[in-house]
Amino acid sequence: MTEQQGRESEGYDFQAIQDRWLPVWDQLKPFEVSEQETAKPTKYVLDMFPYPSGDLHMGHAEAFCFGDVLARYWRGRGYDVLHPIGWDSFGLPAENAAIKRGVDPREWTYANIAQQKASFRLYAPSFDWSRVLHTSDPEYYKWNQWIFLKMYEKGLAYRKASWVNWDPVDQTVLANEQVLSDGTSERSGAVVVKKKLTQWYFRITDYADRLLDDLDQLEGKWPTKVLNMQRNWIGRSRGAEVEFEIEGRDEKVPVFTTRPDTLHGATFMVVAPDSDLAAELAAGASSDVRMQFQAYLEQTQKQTEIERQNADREKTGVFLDHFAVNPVNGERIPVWASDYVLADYGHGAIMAVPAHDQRDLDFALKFGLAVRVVVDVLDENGVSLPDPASSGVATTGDGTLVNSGELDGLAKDAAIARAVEVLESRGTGRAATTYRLRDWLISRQRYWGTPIPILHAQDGSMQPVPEAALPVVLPSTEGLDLKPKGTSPLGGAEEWSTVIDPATGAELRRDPDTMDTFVDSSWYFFRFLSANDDAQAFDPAAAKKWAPVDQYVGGVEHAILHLLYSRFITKVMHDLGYIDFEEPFMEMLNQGMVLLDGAKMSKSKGNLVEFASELEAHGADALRVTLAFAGPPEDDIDWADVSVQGSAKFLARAWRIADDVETSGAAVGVSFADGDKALRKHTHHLLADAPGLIESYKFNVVVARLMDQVNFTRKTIDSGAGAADPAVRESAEAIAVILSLFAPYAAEDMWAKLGHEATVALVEWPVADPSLLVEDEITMVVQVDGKVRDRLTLSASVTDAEAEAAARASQAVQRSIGDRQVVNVIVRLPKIVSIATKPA
RNA sequence: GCCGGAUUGGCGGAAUUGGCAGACGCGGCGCACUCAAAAUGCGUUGUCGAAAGACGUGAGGGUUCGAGUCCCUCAUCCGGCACCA
Repeated sequence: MTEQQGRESEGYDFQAIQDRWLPVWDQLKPFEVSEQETAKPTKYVLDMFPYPSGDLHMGHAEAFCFGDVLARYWRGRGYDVLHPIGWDSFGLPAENAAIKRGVDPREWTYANIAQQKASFRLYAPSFDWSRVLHTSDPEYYKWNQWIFLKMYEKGLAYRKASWVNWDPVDQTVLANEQVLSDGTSERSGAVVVKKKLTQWYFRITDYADRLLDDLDQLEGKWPTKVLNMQRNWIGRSRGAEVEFEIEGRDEKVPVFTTRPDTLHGATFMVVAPDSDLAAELAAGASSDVRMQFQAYLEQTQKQTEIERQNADREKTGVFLDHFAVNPVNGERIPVWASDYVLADYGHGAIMAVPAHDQRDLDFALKFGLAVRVVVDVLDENGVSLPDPASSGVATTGDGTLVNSGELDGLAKDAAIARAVEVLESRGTGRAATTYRLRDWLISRQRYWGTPIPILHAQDGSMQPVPEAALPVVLPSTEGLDLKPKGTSPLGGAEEWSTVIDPATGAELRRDPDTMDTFVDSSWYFFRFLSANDDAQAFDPAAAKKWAPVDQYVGGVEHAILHLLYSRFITKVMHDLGYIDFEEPFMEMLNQGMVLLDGAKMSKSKGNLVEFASELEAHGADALRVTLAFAGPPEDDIDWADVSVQGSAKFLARAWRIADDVETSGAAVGVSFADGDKALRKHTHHLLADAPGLIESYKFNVVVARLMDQVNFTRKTIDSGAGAADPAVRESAEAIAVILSLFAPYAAEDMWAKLGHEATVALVEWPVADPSLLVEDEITMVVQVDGKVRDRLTLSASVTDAEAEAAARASQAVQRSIGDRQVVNVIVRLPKIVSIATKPA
């Protein structure tokens, strides 16, 4: 007898079980799905694909555990399940690591991918390994370029010069979404500065309304938090555009306001100092004003985002020596420049209504500008709030319009509507909507990304690379300086950059920038449908069969960027006619984080739970059960609060039941009908409840129910029925099938011990027998004045009257009623009889 | 400031959505097995109380025969947005 068999004969041995089944599964490839039509309905279950920075970590273990539970569940429920895996393998960490080690980013990237693949194999999520993709493969990024060209054709990809977010550490631009609210880069942590650069953008703002409105369809299917975040991010605000004349300027200046009702209270105008308008107005002013403005502009631009976003600081600004004309009352109002107005929101200029906007009031009080009340706002006692000019507090609530000509006497909402009508009839304004969302800046000045398929001529004109010439493959890093230096390393690849136009013989240069890696991940879920197809990005027929993704699983850290971009690209694909749906992810689960002692794990803090060592010590099954059992999947898991040993103990107990059946139990195929009734009921209640629990992500409860089932089965065996009872086999089979979602190895071994062929992962779930779900006895609670006084065991067929009589007959109930008078009796079978009393 | 979410034993959490609060597990305690320990198994474990019983789901109020669950007010924590006009 080998040493291993020796250990095994003592009982459950996770190592031996893993070693036994891994090769079998490798050979069976049970999770590969074909394109062929089958009669089965389909589910597409997807985890957010990993970035290959080193080996997998506990965060991956958690997310992929949950995704796999759902994928395996739907298979068990009779669906064809597409559950693919790939790698988000372009990006800065690879490039930075490569620079540090002096190697090609490819080496680092693909070595990490190989390691993660090996870890995944052991961890055993039920992936279809025939559809693997890596975004850094030319076979993949070719289609990034194809999407770019399609968007370029549609005018959805364009270049413009603008103030952009610049990361001085990574030496590249960032999208708005990649700048944290404290003004630092989400990647490098550096304080982001503003630079004026010509860059490529995707026109996501064209889709702002659809991206916002379609969130309603996802209500109840996506976490509320994510919907909320997306809505905040898009930030639609409705109001009006009002055109102001500026004296000495032909063109009118539009401003955006959400409060057109307060137009009569506009006593000055403010423009953003870094706007074109400010520069133009300053240029037309006295030299004194020009100098003041110049100094102010420089001061503004020196500020970091952090400083600028500090709302508490004193208002600053300069008078631009110009006057605007209020279109509703013809009043001359001064025009100022101040950094509290942003150049890239609305029109970069505002009408200031100091009485009813705190920012405008602060500015007016600082610079001695007029404050005029146009809305009479009352406090809770019906008394008018004090004049903001003296109180220093702007009144922003609802109220009655005053000092406002034709709007006088109207309430806020009516006044807004009327003001818009008046503006429209006079042609000086209209209803308008603005968004917080900006266009998506997609160019990056780095090497390890998708080359932008555009050629630049000497005269500055551009032409797209023809589709047939795709992919534009990244040049080798040989002789290329990848160090961040503010311009793209690709520009240094002379031979690669230079292209001769076959039509004209003219020398063209390739665009040197690469795409934001969020482009890669904004459509990878489509590529999985046709991962090996080199003729198209994806097959629309496959999309019809599998897409959209039925179940998406991933971290909430992608709640804005990745999900917003994916939704956008999906809508673009829809508009291009490739798909017939507009939302990519039907249901979403955001798993929490894995913490240690209440803190995020990190190598530098030394509080790390290593995935690899946990896997080695306890095995994949115990790890997965621990993660699933810890609590609701969306909550954080503190590794200090869980017990992997506890999970292993449970698995051993479950496994021993199958072991008992193997040695002394009922044979395969035995009729369960004669089995122990109580155990059978227990089993069928589990079978009946498990689907609803899984579908509502209550994995922890399902594991608890499995533990309960194991305990109950063990008690049944020990209390006389013995392992030979057919109900024990029935229970063991049900445990194996449901357990296979969480612990595929142990469940497979149980399944084999129960005399079945591999693999349990493809077994359809047994259906609960309704006749075993009905109780013939009920335990009814009797309450007197809301307090439980007795529990009665009654036949399930009792009538209300019988139940009431039984309740009144109870000694305990009579004692607690005492000499009080019964005023009301409520019977709710089969749960409760509630008796209300009052003093006699 | 605006928006959203949370708060249940020593700990993680459960409660069929208004009907027995604390399932299941961790930890603790006791017992069995053992020379002993580990492992395993069995029992026990909300608080106060010897018991009967009383109290108990962040705080206060309300609706209801009945509230962890619904409504109002408040506190604390977490998340998003924020000089966004």
